[in-house]
Amino acid sequence: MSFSDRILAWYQSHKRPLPWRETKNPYVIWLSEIILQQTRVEQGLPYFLRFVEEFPNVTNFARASEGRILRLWQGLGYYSRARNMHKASKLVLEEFSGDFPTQFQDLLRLPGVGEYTAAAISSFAANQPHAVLDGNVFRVLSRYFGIEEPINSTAGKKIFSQLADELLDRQHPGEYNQAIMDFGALQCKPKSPDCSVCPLLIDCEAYKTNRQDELPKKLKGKKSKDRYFHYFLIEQDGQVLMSQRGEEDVWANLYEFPMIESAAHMDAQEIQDLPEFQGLFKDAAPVLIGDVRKHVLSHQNIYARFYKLDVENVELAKKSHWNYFLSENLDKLAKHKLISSFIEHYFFAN
DNA sequence: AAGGCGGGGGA
DNA sequence: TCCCCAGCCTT
Repeated sequence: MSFSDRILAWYQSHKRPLPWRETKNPYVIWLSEIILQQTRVEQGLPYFLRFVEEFPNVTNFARASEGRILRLWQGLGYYSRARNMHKASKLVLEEFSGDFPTQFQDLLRLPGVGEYTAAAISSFAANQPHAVLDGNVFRVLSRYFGIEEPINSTAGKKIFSQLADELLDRQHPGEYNQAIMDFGALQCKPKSPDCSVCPLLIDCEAYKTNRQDELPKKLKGKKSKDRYFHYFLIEQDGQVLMSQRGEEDVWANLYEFPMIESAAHMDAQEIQDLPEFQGLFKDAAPVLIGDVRKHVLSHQNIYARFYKLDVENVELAKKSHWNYFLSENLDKLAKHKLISSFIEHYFFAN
């Protein structure tokens, strides 16, 4: 029995029932694949259901505002995925007459669609022979063949890509791609896989040499940086002053309170003494609300403090990305987790 | 080739 | 704590 036959056989009895497996609609598959990038199935599933409900086809999606799409995406992270999807949907309308592509090379033209996603959509929607290579596949191949080359090195990517392509079942590319990813997610798990019930055990190089916990190898990234955010809650006539973040940096285009960032911890008095603060709020005095909140991202630790600020008529002209919103309308804005959880806590705590 | 980009869950 | 998750884009 070949490698692919065993994977497929395992899949027949362990396949997860997932909604995006019920369709060949490339648009729906695209939605699921973008949502699932670097995201667990359990975390992405409710978002997928909401997006399909809200935007049944690519035309609906393209006609929505970016703000509405980001709001639906709120809490899922990696927000460039949502912004790229909006661009991609417009490109599908303009370049493909609204007919969502299923060919690998066409798919690669869409912003946010790389090698993995193009292989997934083309094989699932049109049975095109392109092997997927995601975290699951890297792990399965690394262990089964005992490959020590780091999966995130240039050489590693080449080796695994070629191997994945050789192993692809060209009679059933879509089914095989689904199968090997489910196998990685459920059987050949990252931590403590139960090898005793694995159908590939007798030929698995990692099992033979007891290296399941060492493979796959991966080059380590840099350490996280610390950042200190100071947010100012400014309310006036039932309205709240909000600021939209720029295109650069984390949380691009999302809403938050006006803020100042510092390189190290500062207390309320030190904040007030900053020329930047006085330029914005003159002699107003920030009053701390609650404790510091540590918000951990994969590449940075953000220490956030919230202050209440009594200022009248902040000169909005100074900051074009500042605007007042009625507090009952804050819910309509796309906000990052730090802000949405603060608002939930502060405005709606009972 | 390396770094940036979220948030959550498991060990 | 650290690692990983149906990765992609920019420099």
